[in-house]
Amino acid sequence: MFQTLIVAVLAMISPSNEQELDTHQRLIEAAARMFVEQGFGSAKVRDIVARAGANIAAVNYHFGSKEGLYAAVIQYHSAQAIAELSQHAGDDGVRGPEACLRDYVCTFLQRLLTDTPQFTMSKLVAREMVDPTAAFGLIIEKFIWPQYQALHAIVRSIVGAKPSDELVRRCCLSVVGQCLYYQFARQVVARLDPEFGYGPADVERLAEHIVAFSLGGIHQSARTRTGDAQQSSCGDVDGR
Amino acid sequence: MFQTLIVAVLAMISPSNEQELDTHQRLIEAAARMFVEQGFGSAKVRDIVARAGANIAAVNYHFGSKEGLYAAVIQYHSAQAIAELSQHAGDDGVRGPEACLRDYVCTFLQRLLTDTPQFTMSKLVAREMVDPTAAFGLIIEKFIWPQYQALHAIVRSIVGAKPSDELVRRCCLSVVGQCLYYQFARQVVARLDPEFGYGPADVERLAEHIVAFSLGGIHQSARTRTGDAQQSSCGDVDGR
Amino acid sequence: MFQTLIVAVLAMISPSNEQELDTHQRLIEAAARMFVEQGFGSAKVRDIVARAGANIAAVNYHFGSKEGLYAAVIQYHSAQAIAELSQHAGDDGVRGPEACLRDYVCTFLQRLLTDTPQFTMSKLVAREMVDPTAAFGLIIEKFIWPQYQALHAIVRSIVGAKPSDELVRRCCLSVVGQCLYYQFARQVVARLDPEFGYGPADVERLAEHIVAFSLGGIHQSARTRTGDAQQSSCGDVDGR
Amino acid sequence: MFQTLIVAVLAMISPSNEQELDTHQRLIEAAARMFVEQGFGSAKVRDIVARAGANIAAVNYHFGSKEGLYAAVIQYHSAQAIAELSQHAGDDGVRGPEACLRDYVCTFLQRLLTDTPQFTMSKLVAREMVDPTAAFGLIIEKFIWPQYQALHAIVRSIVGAKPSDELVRRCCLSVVGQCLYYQFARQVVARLDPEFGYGPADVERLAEHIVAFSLGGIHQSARTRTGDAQQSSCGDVDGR
DNA sequence: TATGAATGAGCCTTCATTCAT
DNA sequence: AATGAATGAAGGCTCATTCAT
Repeated sequence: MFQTLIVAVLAMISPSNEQELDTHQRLIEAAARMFVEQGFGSAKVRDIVARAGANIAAVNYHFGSKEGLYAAVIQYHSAQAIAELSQHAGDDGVRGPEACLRDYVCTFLQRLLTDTPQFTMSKLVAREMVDPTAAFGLIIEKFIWPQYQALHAIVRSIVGAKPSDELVRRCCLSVVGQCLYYQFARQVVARLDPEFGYGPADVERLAEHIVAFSLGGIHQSARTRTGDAQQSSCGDVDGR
Repeated sequence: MFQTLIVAVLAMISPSNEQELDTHQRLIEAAARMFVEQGFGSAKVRDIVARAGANIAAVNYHFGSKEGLYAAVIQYHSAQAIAELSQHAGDDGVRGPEACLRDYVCTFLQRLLTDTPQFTMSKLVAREMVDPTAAFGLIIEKFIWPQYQALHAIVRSIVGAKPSDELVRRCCLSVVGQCLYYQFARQVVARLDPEFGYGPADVERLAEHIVAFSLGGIHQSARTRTGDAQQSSCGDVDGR
Repeated sequence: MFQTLIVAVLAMISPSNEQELDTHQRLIEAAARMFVEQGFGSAKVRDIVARAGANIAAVNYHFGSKEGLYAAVIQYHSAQAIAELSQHAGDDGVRGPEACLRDYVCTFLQRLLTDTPQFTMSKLVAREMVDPTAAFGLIIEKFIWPQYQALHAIVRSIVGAKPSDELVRRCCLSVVGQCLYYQFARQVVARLDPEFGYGPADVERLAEHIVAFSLGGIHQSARTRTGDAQQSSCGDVDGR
Repeated sequence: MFQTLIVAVLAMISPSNEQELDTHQRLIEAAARMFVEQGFGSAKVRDIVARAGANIAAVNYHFGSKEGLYAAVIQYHSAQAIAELSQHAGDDGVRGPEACLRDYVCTFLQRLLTDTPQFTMSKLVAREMVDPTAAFGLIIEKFIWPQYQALHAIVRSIVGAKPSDELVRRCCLSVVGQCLYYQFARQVVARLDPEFGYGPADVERLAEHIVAFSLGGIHQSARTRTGDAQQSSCGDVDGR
């Protein structure tokens, strides 16, 4: 009890001093790193507890099972990431929606590509996408959906009054698709575009590109939507 | 490697002996399904050989190890996918570059989202991205790079003469990012956009959107590039 | 041991402090139920303390170890059962020895088959028989031997003066064997004789049977004993 | 395959040479010993495989799990015991039913108290009685019921025409109760009757006693049954 | 005195791989 | 060439016990 309090206080004073965190928290952080690096299946409890300086039985004691630990990691980092985002969620009002989009993309990319709770979450989400676990529903509700909603509002403003929902959805996914690709396909980007080094300057220029590209894309999509379906030009593929 | 070749040659020479020789091929196909469904780590060789109707020792006998089998799967399906793509590599010439982009995106998305060798490969690539193996370099060289090059040429044509390489690269990745998101994040899309059902009609309309969005984006990016860096508006993040 | 005594004395001195002191007793009772239901090995101290509303460390604190708790349970319930028996130890005197036997069997069976301290003990004894612990000697001395002695006296009276010890011992064990079978082999009885439901009426009729059967058996044995060994008819087994 | 055959033949030639049995059989026999000695829960698969000279994974390979091995042990020894019994099941006809009872008890006791498959089974059954597993139903059907039926027929003959079923059942259970007590309560017998040493001569005299006692008991019970319920003399216990 | 977090030995099981045939 | 029984390292989890407070 008392010790816990002291530890908590120390954690506030010197949050870099991980040594002083309690076992519960140390396990979550060590596990987060391991799950990000190796995935749920490949991460070994023995390695996690070693990294956390805890006993092999600590995982079951604190979280019931390896899966329970995973869920705790998801919940903790999800909450952290959302809390962090909400600080910068202050949007429109005076600024126009395009400035909001610029802000959204810049923040999103910076968080996504540097070592923050959101970075951790995105890595875990990437793993969930190819190997979904029971925690996937939780992730979408608590982590993905709020972010998507914010973007949706911005895009809706840009497109203008009474947009068909589908158009907005398509544009939102086009925006996030561009961003996430740089996170998800880091290794591929490194080969296809060796000059992109994921440094702060790189990320800044990337954000500029995605904003410009997306604004152009959104406006073009809205225009196309107005003029309605030109000609379907995909139907002839594969011989049908 | 070498043995595989021998087997393939023998298969051509004596097709009557198919039953035995097919074990090799049956293993590759069964393994491809299992690796796509469960990933390399979670797929069990017992399940693979059961699905292939082969003996438990067949994997090590034919491929040396589970990893050898995985490499064989990558190589086989990569070759299949490339062969299939080259059939539709119909490029410019008479058509304008924008029509080529339309064709590229349509074909890419259709292959990506339906059960073809490329679909198999994309699933495996998605797994490689979060859990790279020794086969990843091979995949990029043989599977990803050729497709990227084709797109690069198209985008280069659209942007116009002497484009800075970076602009083209950025635009290419923006295009593929949009496409791959629908493959990679199927489960998320299903929740964020429940009306999108991955049916042929859905895919066709999606392709239309991505083409329009991307053309708008490319042109806007090119324009922005010309007028050059307006103001950097991301640098103040984290400091306000 | 010593500490237990102190606690008991304190309980008498300051009954207001019962809540805390009762932990000791609550543990014994919870443990008795668990040991009866699941056996020493399968019963978990976590479950026992949970059932007793005590702390996980309480077992080791009060009894030194799980085994210490088990010994305490044996001792406590053994004393309880013996105390209870001595109330009905009403023996011969005016009544004849056959009436005493009837009384003994009736009481024995009723205690054995209903939820009394003796019932608890018998269940534990059954477990000790297949998995003896260090407490087994104690059980025989304190719990089994007194009861056996009482029966021995009765049977000795029935058989008559100067019986060979062996005859009496044989008959005693024949009597208790019949009784204990219904306790020990409850599950088997339930299948071989589904009409026997272990209700009060069933037990009463069972007692009648065992008394009649045993009296017939004792008299016959005594007669046979007098006429001495007829012919040995078992020796040829395995060789025919 | 071939080796298995050779081993099987060798097993017939020199059944004492356990070394030559195949792993499957060696595991069953080693497991039987361990389960008899320590019970299902306390027996460790590591010890079993060590005793069988097999690998730790052999249990799961051959029997799926520890429980599967247990079931195999039950089935094997149950079949062995029944097969052995059926050789001596040749009963009545010329001999009277009382001679049959004598034969039954002699055989039963000898098998029960010496190291035969039935001995093994009885030990396991004793454990099942205090700690039933899923195999208990199997045991009753395959092992206990056949033996009970044989005794039932004999007792029915002794009691005479049209006996109430209950009387026969009661007498049967009185007979087996006497016998099983010596097996089940070995340790108690050793203390209450130290002169009984479980040697062949002891067993022979015990059989004589149980036969005489039981015949006297059965006849007395039948007589009592005819004269019907004398007076219920148990109802006054415990104050009702 | 009493707590509950922490410990570590040990258990059953899984699984890719090997070996004798 | 192909089989399948056998291997052994390693993994997650259980549980009685201990220790600092």
